[in-house]
Amino acid sequence: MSKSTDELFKNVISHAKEYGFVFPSSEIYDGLSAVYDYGQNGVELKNNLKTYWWKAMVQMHENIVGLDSAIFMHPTIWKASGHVDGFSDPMIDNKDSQKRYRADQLLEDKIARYDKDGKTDKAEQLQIEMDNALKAENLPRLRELIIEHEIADPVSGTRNWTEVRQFNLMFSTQMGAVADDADLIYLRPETAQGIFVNYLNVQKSGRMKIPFGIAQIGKAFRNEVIARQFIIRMREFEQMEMQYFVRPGTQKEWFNKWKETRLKWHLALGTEPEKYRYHEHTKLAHYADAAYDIEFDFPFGFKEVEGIHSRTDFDLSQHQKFSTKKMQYFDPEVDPETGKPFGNYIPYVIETSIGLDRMFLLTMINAFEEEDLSTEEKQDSRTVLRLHPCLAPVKAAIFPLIKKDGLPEKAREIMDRLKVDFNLQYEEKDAIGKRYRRQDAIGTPFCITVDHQTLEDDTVTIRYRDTMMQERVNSAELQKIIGDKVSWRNLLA
RNA sequence: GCGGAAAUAGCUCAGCUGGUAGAGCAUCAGUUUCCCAAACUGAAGGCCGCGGGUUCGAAUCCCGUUUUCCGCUCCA
Repeated sequence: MSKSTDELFKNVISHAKEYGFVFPSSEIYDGLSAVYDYGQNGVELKNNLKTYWWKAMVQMHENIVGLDSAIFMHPTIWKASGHVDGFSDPMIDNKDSQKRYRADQLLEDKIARYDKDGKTDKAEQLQIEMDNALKAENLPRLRELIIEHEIADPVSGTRNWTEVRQFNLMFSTQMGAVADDADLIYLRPETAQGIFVNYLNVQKSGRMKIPFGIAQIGKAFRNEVIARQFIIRMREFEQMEMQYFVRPGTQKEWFNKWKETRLKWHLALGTEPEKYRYHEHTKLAHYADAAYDIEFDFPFGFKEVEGIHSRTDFDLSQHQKFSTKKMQYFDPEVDPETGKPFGNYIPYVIETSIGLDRMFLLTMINAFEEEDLSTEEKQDSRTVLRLHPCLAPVKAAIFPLIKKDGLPEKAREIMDRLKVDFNLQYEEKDAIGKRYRRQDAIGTPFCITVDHQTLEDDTVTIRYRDTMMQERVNSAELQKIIGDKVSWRNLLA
């Protein structure tokens, strides 16, 4: 990371805090690792990003509908999805090589070696002890066995081991007031499963025909081993996901379509295309037959913002198996090749999944600019967030030029007329220039100033954030001028 | 998790070899009425991240801890 981009990232983080976008969680208690809160401006920007996504995905597509499923779900769902078994291994690190191993695998290797050397007694005994320790989830005992049997790291050759730790990315809690009777339940590590387990409910109640999609915005939780780089990797985060159910065999085509559609959504905000790239997964997850990430060029390098995955029928088939409920869809459409309906099948799924918090961060980074306005006479600069007007937390600020002569009253009157439609701010403190700069810092696209002339002819000046230029307009036109600029039509039409 | 660095006012930071906390900006109240920051007067704001130790005395030295950043690792 170069010095200037490092600086940029730091400045964005301080700016986010100073202007009420993002605060560290529980800050007065020293914070909580990798958890953040959104402040008064942050929540507006975040809500606007959600609206943009929801409108683009749900409202603009007749065959995509929304869903809001619960965070708590039946524990078996996570067995079916592979989250329970796939990520609950006892791990141990070697401090010298800094490599991480599965503790049970190291012991298995040792057992195999004992067998090979003809020390079957030792092999059997170790096998029993290891099985007992695993069954009892006795992690310290696993470490003792590794030490006792003098297992060395194949890389460093040393026996400088850390503690054995259980890695499970899922947070768990108890359901039911009495802990003894309670079932262990998990906070969802992804929102996708809520869609899969409801897909037939939605399909039947909404009379959906394949292909169709279900979209959801919601919180997910992952107990990351390490979480860093501000809001890039958080333990509690928000996803915007859409699962698109298609006829088997057509997944490639839909995958490509969504891959393109989703990138366009990003670029519509005005970001330079060079800031984005696709990244193809070569090592595919257990559920996928194709996977691309949309990556953004953050100050610390390209990082995933959104994933487009072809999940096959893995999830639905797994749920059919675990729940013993049929997950099939009857497709009445006639197959031109056979002349018969396509009939019953488990649909294939294309997933688009975007990290809202990452989207938020990249929006801030993109918008943030420290602009040098110096002239020969005077040094000057301003910090401006060049947010798309649709995304700006505050759409317009209304100022009386001075706070007497009836100007504040007039300004309030104009504000009252507009505040039903737009999120506005009123300010009368400090010199007018200072107020303009304050609004620049939170990305407000318009500042409306009421002056003495307003009292005579009802005109005001409207000052534009990006150009700093001013125009005098009739106050009756404000509704339309602001409305046109902040309309979702600019992004969706 | 390993290694490195850091934590002092809302923000950016100063505070020397230990002697009881400071600036700029921001904030608040007033003055000014000036259409693009930093005009004038005044005010508020800090358990110097937290806990322990050394010392007559710790923001400063030592230990622990938490949080953050960087590199490696991990990312089903």
